[in-house]
Amino acid sequence: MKNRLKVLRAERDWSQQALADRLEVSRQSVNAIETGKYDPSLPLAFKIAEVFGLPIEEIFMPR
Amino acid sequence: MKNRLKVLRAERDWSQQALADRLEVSRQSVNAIETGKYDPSLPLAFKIAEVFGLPIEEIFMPR
DNA sequence: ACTCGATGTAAATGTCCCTTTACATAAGGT
DNA sequence: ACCTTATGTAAAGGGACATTTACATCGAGT
Repeated sequence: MKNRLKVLRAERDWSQQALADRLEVSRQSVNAIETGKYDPSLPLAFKIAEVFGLPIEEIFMPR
Repeated sequence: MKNRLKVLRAERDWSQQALADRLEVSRQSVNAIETGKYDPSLPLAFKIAEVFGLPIEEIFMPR
């Protein structure tokens, strides 16, 4: 799964910590997802989509 | 996460096994997801959406 | 030079996803 | 009655997700 987290975060000028706070997860989780260490759970993916106001498909994409 | 798997499957007259084959997962995984035992991983959610030709948001919903 | 925020990364830990194997029930067709 | 398909469920195991604590580097600002 590739994702556009870094760009979306940059567009809003949010730090990893600021995003982590909004998502109610750890900063390390945000960093791990952003750097492709692993994919978020489906509920977390929904929350990420909600926070950015975008459909999941516009944030995450296969390969 | 609630989901409409059972209905979507019924609309296409697919057994859990038939869906599992298309998704390349076990029948038990399909059953567990369908009965709410747990949520699919994000990659599997994408594959489910692809198989049904629907966006993830129209198959899965919070709560 | 020093501090501070932001980021990357690591180890240890606990939980969740998905598997295989297996057993049980219900419904339908022969 | 028997067989087959569909479904629900359970246990055990491996790998993936997410946590906390911790240390490191880098750039901006004072």
